[in-house]
Amino acid sequence: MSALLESLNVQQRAAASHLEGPLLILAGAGSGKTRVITHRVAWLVKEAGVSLSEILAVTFTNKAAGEMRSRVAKLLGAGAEEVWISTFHSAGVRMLREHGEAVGVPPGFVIYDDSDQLSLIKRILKDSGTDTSFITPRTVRSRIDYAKSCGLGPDAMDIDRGDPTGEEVREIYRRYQAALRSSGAVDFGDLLVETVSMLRNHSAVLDAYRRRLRFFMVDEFQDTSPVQYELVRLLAGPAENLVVVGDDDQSIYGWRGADVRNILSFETDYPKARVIRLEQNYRSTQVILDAAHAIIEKSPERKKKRLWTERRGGDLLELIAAKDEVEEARLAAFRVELLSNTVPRNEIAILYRTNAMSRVVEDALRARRVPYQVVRGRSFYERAEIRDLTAYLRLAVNPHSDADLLRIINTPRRGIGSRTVERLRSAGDEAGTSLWSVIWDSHKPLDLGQAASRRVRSFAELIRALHDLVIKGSSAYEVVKESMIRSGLVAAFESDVSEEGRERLENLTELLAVAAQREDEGYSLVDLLDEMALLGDADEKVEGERVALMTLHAAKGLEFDVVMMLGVEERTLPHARVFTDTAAFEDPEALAEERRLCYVGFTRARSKLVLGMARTRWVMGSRQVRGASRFLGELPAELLGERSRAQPRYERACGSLGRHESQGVEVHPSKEEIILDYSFDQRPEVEEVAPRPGGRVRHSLLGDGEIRRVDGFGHNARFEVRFDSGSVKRVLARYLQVLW
DNA sequence: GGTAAGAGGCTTTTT
DNA sequence: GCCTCTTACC
Repeated sequence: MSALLESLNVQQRAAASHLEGPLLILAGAGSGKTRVITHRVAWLVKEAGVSLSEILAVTFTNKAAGEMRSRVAKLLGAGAEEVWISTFHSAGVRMLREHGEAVGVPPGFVIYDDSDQLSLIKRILKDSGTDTSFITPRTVRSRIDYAKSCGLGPDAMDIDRGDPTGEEVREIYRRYQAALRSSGAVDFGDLLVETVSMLRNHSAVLDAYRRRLRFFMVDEFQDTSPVQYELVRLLAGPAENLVVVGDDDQSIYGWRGADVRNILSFETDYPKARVIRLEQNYRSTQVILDAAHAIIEKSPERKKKRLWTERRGGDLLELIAAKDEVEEARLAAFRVELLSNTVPRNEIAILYRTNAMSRVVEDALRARRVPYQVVRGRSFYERAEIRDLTAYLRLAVNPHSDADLLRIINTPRRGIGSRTVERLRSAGDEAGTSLWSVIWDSHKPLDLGQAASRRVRSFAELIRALHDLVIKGSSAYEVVKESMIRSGLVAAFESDVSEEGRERLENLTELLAVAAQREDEGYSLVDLLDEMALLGDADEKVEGERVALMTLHAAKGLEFDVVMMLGVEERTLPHARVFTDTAAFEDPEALAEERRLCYVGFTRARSKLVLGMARTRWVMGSRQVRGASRFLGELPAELLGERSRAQPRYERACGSLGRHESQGVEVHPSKEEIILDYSFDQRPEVEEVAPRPGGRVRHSLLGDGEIRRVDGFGHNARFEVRFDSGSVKRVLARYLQVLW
């Protein structure tokens, strides 16, 4: 057997050495699916004589793509970068940049993100005089996004019968799409829809890709949308060399148009498909898997499977039951501090349902001086000053981008006020052109006063100058630098002596540094802008010895020794959204997705899982009473640590007992439910294991011993231990198990 | 045309 | 509670 496959188990081996035809790999959490994909790439190249550039592997996040790239490189060495590994969206960008003109997408297109979408939709709603009490910009956006995730344009979009706003939304979608085109812009959805339509309607383009690419792999298949599925189906074509890897239990993006049915119907779409199940889990202890299984087995419509592990037993689950979210965060921070004596801090993650929940946790960690990092990749690029600078950069590439032009035409202040802007806009609407055409190309005199005309003219010349830099091929660094200075942004912040002004200036300089770095890596300005647009929330890497804070969604695909999941309450997890307005009815599909989200959270943990909950929680300006999550009630009691089990004396109440106040409404009154008594002792489950001189520890090779001294903390903490054998050694804490 | 204060909406999750 | 957008006033 090839040495490449030796390290794999039987199923993994079968999957990794699959050559041609469709294959569905049902890969449970922690079953080594990335390993399988990377080994298959290596196997195809080394053993099957496939050339590197014939392989396309699509992942969900840039981080996952990066991870895969580096692991493939390890297996294959030089040349590995020829394998095309990217996200669906990045693949779309690349294909559209190459051939998008066939479908009316110019090569210099800019990518509008969700807030650009929103402002565009707001403008359209305003211009069309739509009554926004029923049709809000956000609902329009989500309906457009949803239609696009199904690959549907305005004419084809589904409208529910009896939906009074449907036709209006369709018309807004139409205008929205027209506005994107006249701006030379695409949104995230277009990156997929336009790519598919390009491949479908231009056989020469499709054939070119099919000649070049022959083997396709899709990771996280359970989270692909119909349009994404269609994209790979088109590329794979009749050869059907398509391998998809997924886990229906981890489908958590239904709200974004992902369709679990993709995974359930793959076998129908490809009758010749082989199916391989990976059920051995290499990540978690049995205790954690048992807990996860207790949650997921109640999920409707799943492909039956049960993970198993060789890691028998393991620490029991801990429960932090707090009176409110502040106390929950404090206890969690305290627990993290204790744990970081024995676990490297970057092996601890705190997960929560919504981003808004991070704040209290951050406060608590800061109070204890525990280093942490909130994983929210986009936050830097969401800063106003960065968005402003980005708008200049995008205009330098494509001056027709109205959203960008409107954003900065008066930023920094240059005396072009709303009246002037409105006049320009109506001129643009009349001519059916971009604003840039109005202020630069049009030879008609503008209906503006003398002063306003002068200012607009000078603004147009500024943009033209930046655009010329791009045309004559200036480097990314240069365009960023010139944009910063000539736009007046730097001057505006320099004159602002406040702390905030200084910080904003620093952020701009930071972006300049990024540009310089990327330029060294061979990026053009367009590449840099693409990266900025496509960077995802989960893409940020946690650097150094820091506890990671992120949403459950962002944690998908990651693993940690210790996972603390906070807010395991009704209306937080499952989220209140699951319920209809009155909270009396719940949407079974939404509930099932929350269940899978809970499962994803649990299965991130290798060795220790801590659950947190608060009796009351501050939500959107009011304090709400919360009850323990139903998911908690589904856990077998023996999986909970003794103190967690005994202290919050939780009772299972069936039927009539199950009454719970929450926001003054009854929550799932007919269901089995836990009633928690919160008046218990708050000491954490295993407080006594906090290492201190005199305590006992165990080392896997040296045996048991007594701590004599503790030096440092966190990853580098060392204990001086006198082992029972008589020897005294200084040992890194992370190699020791603290007994008491 | 610019600024400051007030109103109103919002928080599910993200490429 | 916080952020964004609107409005009233300079």
